Amino acid sequence: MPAPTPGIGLAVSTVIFALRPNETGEPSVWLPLVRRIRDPYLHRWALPGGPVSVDESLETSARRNLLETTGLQPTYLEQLYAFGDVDRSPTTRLVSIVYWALVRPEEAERVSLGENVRWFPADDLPDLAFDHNLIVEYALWRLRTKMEYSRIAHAFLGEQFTLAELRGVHEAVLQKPLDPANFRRQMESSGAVEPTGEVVSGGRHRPPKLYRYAGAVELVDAGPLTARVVAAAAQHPPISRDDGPAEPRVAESAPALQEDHR
Amino acid sequence: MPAPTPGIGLAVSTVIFALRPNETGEPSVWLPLVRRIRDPYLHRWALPGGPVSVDESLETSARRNLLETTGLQPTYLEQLYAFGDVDRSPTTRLVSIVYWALVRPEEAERVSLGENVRWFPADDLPDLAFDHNLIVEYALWRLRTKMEYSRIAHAFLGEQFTLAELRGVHEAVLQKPLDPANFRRQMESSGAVEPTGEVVSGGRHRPPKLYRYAGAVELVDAGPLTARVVAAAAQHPPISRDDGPAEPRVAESAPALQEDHR
DNA sequence: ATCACTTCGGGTCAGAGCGACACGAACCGG
DNA sequence: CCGGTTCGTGTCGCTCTGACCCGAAGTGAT
Repeated sequence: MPAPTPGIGLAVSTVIFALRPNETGEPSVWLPLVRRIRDPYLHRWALPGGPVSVDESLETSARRNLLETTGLQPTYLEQLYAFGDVDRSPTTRLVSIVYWALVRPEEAERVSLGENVRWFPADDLPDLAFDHNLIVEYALWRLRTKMEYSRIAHAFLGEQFTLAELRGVHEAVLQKPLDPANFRRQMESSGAVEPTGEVVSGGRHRPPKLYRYAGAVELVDAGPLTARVVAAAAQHPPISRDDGPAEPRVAESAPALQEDHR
Repeated sequence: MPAPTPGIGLAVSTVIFALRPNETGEPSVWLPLVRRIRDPYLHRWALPGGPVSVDESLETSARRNLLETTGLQPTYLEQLYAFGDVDRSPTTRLVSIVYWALVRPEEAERVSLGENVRWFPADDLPDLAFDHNLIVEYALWRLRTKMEYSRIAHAFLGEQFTLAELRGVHEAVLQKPLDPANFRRQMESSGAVEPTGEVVSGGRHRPPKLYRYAGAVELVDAGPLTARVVAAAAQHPPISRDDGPAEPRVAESAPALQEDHR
């Protein structure tokens, strides 16, 4: 339709969420930021991102950039919003397509930390570059809203999980305690999860059953775009790196993992 | 962050919805399309849109372009999604920020119809340019989804309206009949509407009360972006053109308007 | 072995919300 | 004054949900 627009930079940024224990040991929402090494906003913390190249789609660009800057491969990735106010960058005109992503705790700990990449608690951020504070705020709102009507919580967990772990994710994101009995009832009646038959022993209490997500139920109802999302997810399976130790999951090794979660 | 990206066109398009009577006289969802006068997709029907200039925000660009191509000033305008697949345009690489809009029936009828602008029923479209069929499908899904949990219906109506008119909007969008009594109960208990005190006489039945939207309740909960949306709406008040005849609204003249709606 | 302690998992109960439906109220036209 | 229409109020039953209870099933200490 238009000739290539001159003078407007097109970038993709991503808000990445993961659950990590805060100072009191309880899990809460964190996100990685990168320090800017260029003007504008030199040395300020900012969302990971970069320009879109001509031969990659927006989502592909987000994935590639995420891998390059933080080493992360998210289990969930969705477009958030396009930010394009004229004055959002003090120098050049900049339009950013922003995505938001969820990663698992194991994956999160692999982030190559350094002077220029660091985790921050989502609700206590410094002054970020551009309008990134607003963007994070909006992404957090979307995360919390979506947590209540869809099934994104599992993107924070592994293949199998106990209902207590799943409830822990909800509690961490929504920042309020949930009744275990009622939570169980809802999950079971929704048909979203199914028991695997295995249990986790080792805790000093009755061993809980392990569950998995029932594939029949859609992860998220994104409407007509769902087909594209699902197809894209198939191309990028939820983490299956061949480096690093496999995560021991069942029986005696489970308690250690629970420590990570709570 | 990035230098201006070369080789990628940046455009804004808008899916505009209005309620118009279909062949059986009942109101249904329509949208205006424009015929392309350039390659690619020469002569195909497409969403109104155009390039973003460096000195206007995305939303401003959408509003300006809408006015230029169709003459419409929507009462509701919200960003839908950014489409940026590599192959969505056969010639140049094209990223489109798509908005969706709602306009009132009176406003809709002002669209300067011609060989190159025409209304189409939303669920019976021809083959459109680019991926615009998918885009419209997604916009329709958003419209229907959002109708159920927010208050966008009023964007299809004037300042005052009867509950039957409001229910008519919901029925047209959701394509299913709603129980008048239950619909009334919901609207009243939600506190979203309040009676103006006036009634509409002239119908051969009990005269219905007129309502307006209670300003206290947010139009839509868009989260942290709401403030920006509200501010933008204040700059673009919901239609107050000084040309054209004022719409007679109350008492004896109301029945004629009802004809438009049902 | 038994007990204290923990979480798991199944159950009850009351209140809110909603769909379905009934019926008087109010107006018009004949 | 009567039939026809929609408006507006009320009722009933079902479902969902939040709050709470308690036995079940483990571990660790005595």
